[in-house]
Order: sequence, then structure tokens, then C-alpha cells
Amino acid sequence: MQMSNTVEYALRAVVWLADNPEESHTSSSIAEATRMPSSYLSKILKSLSHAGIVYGQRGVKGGYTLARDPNGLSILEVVNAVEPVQRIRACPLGLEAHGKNLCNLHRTLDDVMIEIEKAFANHTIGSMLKKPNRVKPLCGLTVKGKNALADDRSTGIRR
Amino acid sequence: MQMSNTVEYALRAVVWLADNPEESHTSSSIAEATRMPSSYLSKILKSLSHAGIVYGQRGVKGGYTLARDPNGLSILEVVNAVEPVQRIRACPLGLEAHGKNLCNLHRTLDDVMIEIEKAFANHTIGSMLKKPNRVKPLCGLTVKGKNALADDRSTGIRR
DNA sequence: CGATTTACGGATATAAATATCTTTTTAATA
DNA sequence: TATTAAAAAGATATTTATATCCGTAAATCG
Repeated sequence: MQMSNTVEYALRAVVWLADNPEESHTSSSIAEATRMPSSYLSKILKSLSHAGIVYGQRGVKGGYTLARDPNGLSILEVVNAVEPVQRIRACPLGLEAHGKNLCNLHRTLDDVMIEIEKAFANHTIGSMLKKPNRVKPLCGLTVKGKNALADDRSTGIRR
Repeated sequence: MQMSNTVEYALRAVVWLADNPEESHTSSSIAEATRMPSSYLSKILKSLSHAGIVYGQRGVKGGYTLARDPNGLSILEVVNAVEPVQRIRACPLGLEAHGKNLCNLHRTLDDVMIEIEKAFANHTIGSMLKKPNRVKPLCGLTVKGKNALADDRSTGIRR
């Protein structure tokens, strides 16, 4: 049971945009700054754009900006944009016998999913930027050329 | 964000064993009863056996039985046996710069993982069997030949 | 003891998630 | 208006998770 790469990437990108709101950022500049695969990120940004979380401006001087107020944007919304939290609404065994009634196992598992939804919903992107922390968001990375850890070759790809 | 098949299968098997404790059950009989791929289940049962959650008896008249008291067995233990809940203990970006200190994003994500652990830990296998419910555990399936929904061809495989 | 049944360990195959690449569309600017 | 930059769309490749298969070990029974 693990946080998927897709969710991790999407959140990194959104936090980055929230923390650097003064200008728009291209897909590849975000990828470089936050150390993730550029072409995969571009796919993720499309989903975020569809969901209205980021705004993508095409063409020269284009790029992505955050389309929402970080203080009103929950982690749950970001997660749902790329990999929706799947509630259990009907028996996974596919038995029609009892309609919408779940047995205790699946009722319990759905309760766990509800808890997961709540845990995600409880945090906003804004709150993560505001909390004091010795460690800067995204582990001290900054915009390319300004203060980035230039000679770190790690990709950030897990597993 | 979804409950994996592996976790779903493991829990179905454990609940089945807890609900039918009077005799041992072969891997394939459990698979048939709870509608899941037999050979994959046998792999999952191996993990559960390693974790001491089920006991596997070889040979004629052998099979699996629950090795633990269902009332003291949490869902978390079953989940951890097959697909451990992965806490975030170091920066996924792999930066050594700040040791064990997580930035707010990863601190928050790890908090979510803690909530997931708690949600799993809060339920025991026994409690699911005891709760009154119009729908029987595992959606009314019973031991082969007794009362199973014999003409249902659904496999229970999602996605 | 030999045959049968079953778990166990590990190799192989298949499907799905992850990642990359190619082409098209849109916008800016020279 | 031509050129360039970048998102958007979607096809393709790679990797990982899911599922199957096969040989071995242990237990039972005749």
C-alpha cells in the first residue's frame, strides 16, 4: 500500500507552481526543477489542466500556472484529478443478489477509503507552504539557475 | 487511489477462513468459494503463511486454517503481510541535504499514510464477522455444495 | 513402501501502470 | 506572414504488478 508515483508527481508540480506564482513555468522546467520525468509530467499536467487546477497557456512565453487559490485547494482535489480515490459502491464479487448492500468486509474497506479521502481533504496546498519548517518545500529545490542544487544527479524516481 | 487486488484477495481469504474455522481448506477450494484466481491466491497464502496469519498443512487432508484469533487480528496485519503500508521516511527526491527532515509536502503525505495505517488498524477480522448485517460476509457465498450461488459465473475480478 | 494430495518455492507469462515519443494546435514575435 | 515555442492529443515503448505454471517437499493412506 503505497502512494503512487503519479500522485507524488502531481503534488510536487502543484506545490512548485504554488510556491513560484510570479511567472508561468513550462512543463520541462517544472520537471527539471522538481526532478521528475518530463514527458510523464506533461501527461499529468494535462489531467490537472482538465480538472481546472492548473492553467496551460500555449505558445511562446506560455507554460503552466496554478488556476486555483492554494488555500482553497485540497490535496484530495489534486489526487482525484490524476487518480481518483475509488470508493467501494457495489460488491466487488459482482453479485447482484443484494443490490447496494455491502457485506461487512467491503463495508469496512469502504470505510477505510472514506478515511483516506478525509485525510487528503484535510490538507490544502496553501497550508503546506505556510507551515514553518527548517526544510523548504520540495526539499530546498529552487528555480533553475537561482539556487538549485545544481550538481545533484538524483532523479527522485522511487522503486 | 485504489485498494489493490492483492489486498482484496488476501482479506477475502482470511475472512473466509475465519468464518469457516471448523475445517481446513485447500487453496483451490478457497479460491472457488471466494471467486478469485486460484494460482494467484496460492501465492498470497504463502505470504500470509510466512507472516504467521494462516497455517498451511501439507499433504492429503491438508489445507489452510487461520493461525490467529480473528478478534486480535487487524486488517493492517493482513495488509502488511502482502503489501506493506509504505511510510515516507526520507525525502523521495533522494536529497541527503537534510537527513531525516521531510519538507512539508512529504511530512503531510506521510501523515496521510499514518492515517491509512490507523484506519486499517482500527478493524479486526473478528469484528467484521460479528457485526449484524442483512448481507452475509463475502456477499452470501457459502461453502461449495451447501448453499453457494451456483449459477453465478462472475469472477469477481475488477477492472 | 508407493501412490496421492497438498503446500511451498521459484520460474515464466500476461496485463496494467508508467514513461516516452510524435504529431498537431495555439500563441507570440520578429 | 514565417518562425519559433509551448501545450494538447494520442501512439508507442518500457517497467512493474498480476497471474500462471512447474518441480519439489511433506503428509496421509492403502
